[in-house]
Amino acid sequence: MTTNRKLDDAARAAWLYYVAGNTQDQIATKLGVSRQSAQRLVSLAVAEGLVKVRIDHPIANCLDLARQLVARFGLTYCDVAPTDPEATSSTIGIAELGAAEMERWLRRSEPIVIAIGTGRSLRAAVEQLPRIDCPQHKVVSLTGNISPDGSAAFYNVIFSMTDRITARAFPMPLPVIASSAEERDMLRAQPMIRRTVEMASRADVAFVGIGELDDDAPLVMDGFLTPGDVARLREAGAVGEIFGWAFDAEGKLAGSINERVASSPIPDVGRTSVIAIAKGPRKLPGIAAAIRGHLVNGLITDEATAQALLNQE
Amino acid sequence: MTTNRKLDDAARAAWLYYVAGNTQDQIATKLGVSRQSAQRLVSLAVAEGLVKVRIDHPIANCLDLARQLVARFGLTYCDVAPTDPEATSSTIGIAELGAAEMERWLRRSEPIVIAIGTGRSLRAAVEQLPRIDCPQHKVVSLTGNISPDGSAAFYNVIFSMTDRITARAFPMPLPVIASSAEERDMLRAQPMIRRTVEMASRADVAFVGIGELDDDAPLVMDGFLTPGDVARLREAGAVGEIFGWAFDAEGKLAGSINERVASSPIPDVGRTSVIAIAKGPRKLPGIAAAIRGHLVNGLITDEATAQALLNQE
DNA sequence: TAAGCTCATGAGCAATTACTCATCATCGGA
DNA sequence: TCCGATGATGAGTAATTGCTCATGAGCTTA
Repeated sequence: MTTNRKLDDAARAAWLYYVAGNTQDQIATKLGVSRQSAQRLVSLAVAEGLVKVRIDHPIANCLDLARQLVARFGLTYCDVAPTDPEATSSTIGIAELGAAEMERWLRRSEPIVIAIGTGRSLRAAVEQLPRIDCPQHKVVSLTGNISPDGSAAFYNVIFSMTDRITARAFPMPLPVIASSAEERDMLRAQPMIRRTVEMASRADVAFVGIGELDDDAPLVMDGFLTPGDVARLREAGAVGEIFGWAFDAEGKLAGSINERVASSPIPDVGRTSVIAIAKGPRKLPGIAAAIRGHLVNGLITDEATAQALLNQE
Repeated sequence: MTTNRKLDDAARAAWLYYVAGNTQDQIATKLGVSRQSAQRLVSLAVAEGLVKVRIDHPIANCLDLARQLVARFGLTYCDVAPTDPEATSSTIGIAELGAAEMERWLRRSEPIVIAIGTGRSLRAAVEQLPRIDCPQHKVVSLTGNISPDGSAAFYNVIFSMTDRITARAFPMPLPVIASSAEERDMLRAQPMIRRTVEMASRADVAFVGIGELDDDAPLVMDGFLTPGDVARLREAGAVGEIFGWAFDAEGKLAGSINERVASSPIPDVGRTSVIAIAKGPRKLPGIAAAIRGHLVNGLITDEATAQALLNQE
């Protein structure tokens, strides 16, 4: 509980600093601590993600790019974050927008089913979520959460999500990619898995990441594929993957690995809002293919990526 | 249009600053302006209200309510604890805050006089106090500590306080309410009592509880009043009491019982910080009256009560 | 065209914030 | 009990930010 007490003070200090506009000296006086401690409390609050800053202004260029993407690729939803050309984080900007969009869905009073894929951007977005009490909703994982070594896969985000929101959660106790097509079929046949897959197919909204197929692709990092597997996928024309499903430049599933993918199928954009969260030049081919092939009908990306998508062909 | 363009830049600068974490120097470089201009853009964005900061912690709402109460009722101090809807204790939260505020006063190096009233919340707050060595201060009781049966009144807290802190203590060897106005006057005339009352009137800070006037009011429980007395007080318009002094909805002393109250007068808020510690729906009318009538100028309560106070009228 | 006005700009400086380091207390395990 | 690890603290200092002021460009008006 000592941590709780500390976070309390941190939140208080952050409130006094950011909301009430006190200097850290004033905060120190009010809280009866030294100036340095006040500073530490404020930065603790920031580090813990207690402080959420939102810029309430649709930057014209971003809005414009989003509009163009919607028109050009028949999207139903698109949001574009400003690009910081030298930002070190690969998720900055899109994480905040992703969290905002998730929050809009979660705030709905009528019960909905939210499906969640995998990926670093998605994880970053979920970590930006505030606490929301929404027991009416269900959150269902689109993909397994078991690493080849038996541990929980790092980029599986459903547990991070249920840390913050009080919805019913349906994880998938599976690997992302099984060792063979037969094993995949056997796993899928389990009644509990079947029900989860079924529920995912009827989700109202799905948030997914898009993975590149480099040698340091997330699926390789997590140990599901070897660099050789990825090379064969590329030879088969694959340019990206969405929770394991590899697809080619037209957005058609490609490569024999797909026979071993144990994830739910990608929900149908006719029934579900499938929203991709991804940015960056390395993911560009995958993003382009996914929106061109209508694997997804929503996109959250950044200015540079949006511009690149529009410059293509 | 020029304003629009400017706001756009301001939003972008603010985004780079608050979300992406750039320094204003970096922003200046990226936007191709001078550092000073970058600073101006950021502060313009703030001034225009483009920047919304949210503290994602229960404490945030509390601080906000506290600020509203201060503004609405002209308080000099207010603190609001989070409400735990299923807490069984009637003092949880406010006890900790009360103790924290007491501690802030006690930690001062210059000698002060601290006056203490009565009540369960106050007792709970004192029990949260750490041991503090502060022989420079004086603690003076605002009210008697003798029950009608001659024992020490349970809710008198000055001894609990001096168990923990090494300050000079000035209790009041009196009942809270005398059996007649004459007896009250006689008791008050004793030189020692006179000095104590005099000291209390010059206290720097006073911590008081607010009692409700139900049939199980603390004054009834302690045997000072009969349920009939309380009913008559209510008929006279009284809605609450502070160490014996009953007052009506405007915060004016009300009811003939006040002629028999042997406690010190409630210190003047012009000279003393009079801080009430109270929460709960049953005490709500009393709290509202006390702050509206400026019997107190400080309040420690919980979220639910704070909200209810603000919702009134 | 010149005077007067507004407003943007950058220099310089003061205030504020962030970081580093040395010290000290606390705590769990040998 | 001692020891090392961990974490909290305050001093000192570097980095960053906010403010003021003088300058000058651009624009309006006499």
